[in-house]
Formats: sequence, structure tokens, C-alpha cells
Amino acid sequence: MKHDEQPMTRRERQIMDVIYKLGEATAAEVREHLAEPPSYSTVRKLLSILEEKGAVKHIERDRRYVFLPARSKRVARRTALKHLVETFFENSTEGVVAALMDMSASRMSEEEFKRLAALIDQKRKERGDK
Amino acid sequence: MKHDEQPMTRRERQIMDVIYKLGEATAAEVREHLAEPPSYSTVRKLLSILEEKGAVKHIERDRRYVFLPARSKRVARRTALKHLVETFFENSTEGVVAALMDMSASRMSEEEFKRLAALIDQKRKERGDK
DNA sequence: AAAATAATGCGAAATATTTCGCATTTGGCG
DNA sequence: CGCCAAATGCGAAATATTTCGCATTATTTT
Repeated sequence: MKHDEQPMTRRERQIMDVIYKLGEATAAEVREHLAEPPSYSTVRKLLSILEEKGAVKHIERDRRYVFLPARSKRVARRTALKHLVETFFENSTEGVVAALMDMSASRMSEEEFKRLAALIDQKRKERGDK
Repeated sequence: MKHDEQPMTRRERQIMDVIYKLGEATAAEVREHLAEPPSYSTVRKLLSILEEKGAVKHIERDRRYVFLPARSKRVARRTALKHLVETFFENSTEGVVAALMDMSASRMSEEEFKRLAALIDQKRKERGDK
């Protein structure tokens, strides 16, 4: 049986973004990272809704709830990336890489270029091995 | 002066995704591409709201409104990609490329690998030239 | 052990979004 | 020309989201 794949509401999305970005966060931390933050009370309410929906879980640490994404980083990344590639890049991997380069090539070191080239070479070989 | 950068509502986002994906679309086409589509009337209403907000524009063709994104594909891609890299990849270009490869390397041809490698090499040189 | 401090839980008001029906407009056709 | 078909525009009901205040529970301080 599949999970609830309905898109989230605006605030829910904003809050999930903060949690993904930070990895984990208390209600207060989430609030600090929102652009036009509502009250602390409101953030907690949203977090409890997100927990009911199964998007986050929490642990208790030093008397506080610390919220984490319910899905692994790996899966969350994949899902987000897949959606982006489909929506904006017509499924072109190459297109995404080109856009990434346009955005950041000027700030990349020679080292980083090397690692990137090595990465691609490695994946090419891995594929060949199968 | 900057534009209104407030995140969109759930339906607005869904509709924008369809329009970005198709490049342009009539209200009926947008509706066909939504998972749980509301009435045609509702889709048109949302489109008019999006137009008021400046997210889309429309032209008239064969007596129908055809909606297009108000921002260029290039800018839309950049914005979406930037958000993704920040939120899910801790600003690591390399991380994104690695994830992309994991998703699609098995379906990539030798040709595609070559083009990718060439692309990176080209960007490295371009940077050096500046 | 009372008071002060610091959290959480919850109900429900306030607001925003989403939905649709129907009036209106426009153009083609008999 | 008058009717039908095919769109759009708009107001407002229905629903969902967002917000918050306050009651409650637990811990620390004096």
C-alpha cells in the first residue's frame, strides 16, 4: 500500500523545506527559518499536522521535541529531483547538469571539476559492468 | 523593484507545474494534466488568479486563451534548481550530479556520457578564460 | 511547596483557498 | 437574422488552511 502522495499546503511545504535543510529542528528553530513567521504556537500546530500525516516524526531531547523528516534524505532527494527534471527539464539529465554549471561553474575549483569528471566516469563504468 | 516572491498555494503550484511542463496550455489542457481535476470552471478561475499575480500570461489563438509562464524558461529553471540544491543538497553541485547519475545512469547511452563529460570540460575552460 | 519557567495539546476563530454555477460574449450556421 | 455552440467573467458558497490563545503538564528555582 502506498503513502499519501497528495501535495502539501503552502505552509506545510515551507516547514518541510526548513526541516529538510536543517536535517532536524525544534519548533522554535523552524520558526526562525521562516521568512514571515507566524507565532510559535502556529508552527507547533503545523508540525503536529505534519506528524499526523506522516511527513515528519519527532524525538524528545532535553525536554524538547526535535522533528525530523519521516522519509530518508535519499528518498526525499530522489523524489524532489525527479519532479524537477520532469517539470522543468523535459527529463534531460544533461540539461540539468548544464544549468547547474551555468549557476556555479564560476565558483568551482579545479579540484571540484576533477571530482565531477571522475564521478561521471565512475558511473559510466558501473553501468557498463552490469 | 522586486516581484512578489510569495510561495504559491497548492493548486496554483500544481497548475504552474503543468504549464511549465507543457510550455503552454489551454484551461482544458491544464485540467487534463491534473491528477484529481476540479471543474473546468475552477481551472479557469485559478488561471485568472495566476494571471493577476503575474505568474502567467495568455494569448488568444483560435478563439481560445492559451496560457504561458510569465517568466522565461531559463529563469524558472534557475530558480527551481537553486531552491532544490539549497534545500536538499546543502548547496553541493556534486551531490546533485551524483543523485542524477544514480537515477539515470543505467538508462544513459555511451553517447550521453561523452556529451556530459564534454560539457563539464567546456565549463571548466570557460571559467578559466574569465 | 509555591512560584516561576518552559514546554505541549487542543479547540475554534479568522482567513485564504478552492470550487462552481450561471450570466455574458462571440462567432458560425441554417 | 435568430439560434446554437463554445468560450470567458464573475460573484459568492463551500471547504481547507492557518492562526492563535489558553489550559495543562512538567521542571527548576527560591
